[in-house]
Amino acid sequence: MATTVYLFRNDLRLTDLPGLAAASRAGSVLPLYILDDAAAGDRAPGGASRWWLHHSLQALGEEIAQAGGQLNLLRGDSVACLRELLGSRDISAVHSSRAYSPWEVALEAQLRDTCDALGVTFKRYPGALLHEPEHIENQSGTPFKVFTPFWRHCCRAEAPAQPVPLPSDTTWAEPLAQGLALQELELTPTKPDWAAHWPTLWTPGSEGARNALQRFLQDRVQHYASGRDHPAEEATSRLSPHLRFGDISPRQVWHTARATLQQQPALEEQINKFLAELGWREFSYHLLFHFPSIEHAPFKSQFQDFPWLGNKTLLRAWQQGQTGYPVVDAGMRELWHTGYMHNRMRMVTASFLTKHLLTHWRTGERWFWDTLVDADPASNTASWQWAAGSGADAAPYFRIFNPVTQGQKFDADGVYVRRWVPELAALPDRYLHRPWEAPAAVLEEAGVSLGSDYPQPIVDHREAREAALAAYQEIRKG
DNA sequence: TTTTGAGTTGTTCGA
DNA sequence: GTCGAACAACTCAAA
Repeated sequence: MATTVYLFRNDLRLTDLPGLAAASRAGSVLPLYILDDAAAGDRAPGGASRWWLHHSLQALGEEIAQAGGQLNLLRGDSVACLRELLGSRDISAVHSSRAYSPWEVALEAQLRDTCDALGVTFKRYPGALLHEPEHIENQSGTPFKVFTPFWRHCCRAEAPAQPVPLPSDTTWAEPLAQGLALQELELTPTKPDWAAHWPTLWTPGSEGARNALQRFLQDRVQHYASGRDHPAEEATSRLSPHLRFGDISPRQVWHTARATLQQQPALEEQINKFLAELGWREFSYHLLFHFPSIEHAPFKSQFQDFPWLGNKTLLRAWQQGQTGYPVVDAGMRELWHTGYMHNRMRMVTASFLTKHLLTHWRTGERWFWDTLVDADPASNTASWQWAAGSGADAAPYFRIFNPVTQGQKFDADGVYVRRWVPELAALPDRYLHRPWEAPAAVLEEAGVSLGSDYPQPIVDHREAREAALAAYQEIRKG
């Protein structure tokens, strides 16, 4: 019987994998995941993502075990691992889902060459997108650079393929003798185990993903369009880490959401808004695929010469949630404690780092890369550039978020700030987002001593804003 | 080819 | 407190 290797990448699930279904139809399947940090370079998953990856692999392994097979794990150079495997077993083909970031594209070419040289078929199937990047282009035949026409075009294009199930009669190949135990990938933290409480927050894996989607579509979606902007509300899907590792595919999400819309037409505005967020993920991947340099270089080239400052003390205050601006600190602490930050807060904290602290967006991008469970090579890059003003379809640079106004608008009753900055919990709403303006008596009543219990603002908003606008003037002259 | 309309998410100022 | 205009000018996408 012919054996096909199914090489898992960012698709840690069993349904909606056309390459796996095809492998199953062709004979027995050898499911394989290779952790290859060297090939990924500085895009190897960060600490928080590794935690997710561990648990997602665990869930995938259990699913495969339930179906009678065993997930094989290897660690090291993908090409060497694959070459050894193809040399030691009778393998007719290698199947995989496509991946789109620069290092994954490069590695895929090497894997294909390796297979070709050994006379083994390498077959790649559509990956974690609704539409392949080559299929979406404007009338000039070039990639879109503005979101709205991009997404309009996607919505008019042929609908994404229906998810395919794994055939129930799948047979699994004999496991590899050299396969590793999950623990041997060393993906989870030990000393200290900062993620000890994360299983209460997250359920990685495809079952967790399906449950999150159901929970969202049954309840949260009803006030998604406005609720999604309020970090204290539970109005978002929290699907991002599941999508990052492919616990669920965007096609599954898209079709499930469309089915809900068919049953409940009144939800049109909410569901379309939700699908547009999938669209932003899609847009980020299209940008990264067509303009791979945006990983490191500004999309708008004039930002090459932007006079970033890069003050280490200010950066540390931002990372630790000690800037003296309550919403900023709440966001950064949520990130540190949960591996996640609400989208509105991501915008506020990214704006603060790049504009108030004049720190390079790459510095913030690296921090998010290490601390987010959903750190995604496309979304993280494109969104940081968007916030910094250097990205595609970015906010105009002069739009500088006022952290006080943002707090008053999106956390008016202070539930979010009080949750993450408990030392300010007793302050009245009126001063919660600007404690430095509270009268001494109010601070004393709330038990807050500014400068010891909670920092004074590390920069003055008005001064920082003017400095940012002045810095922007410098690159406009050139 | 030229023209035209439009572009995720905001802030500040002055009436 | 609320409202509208200005911010600064640019590039994209489509007609």
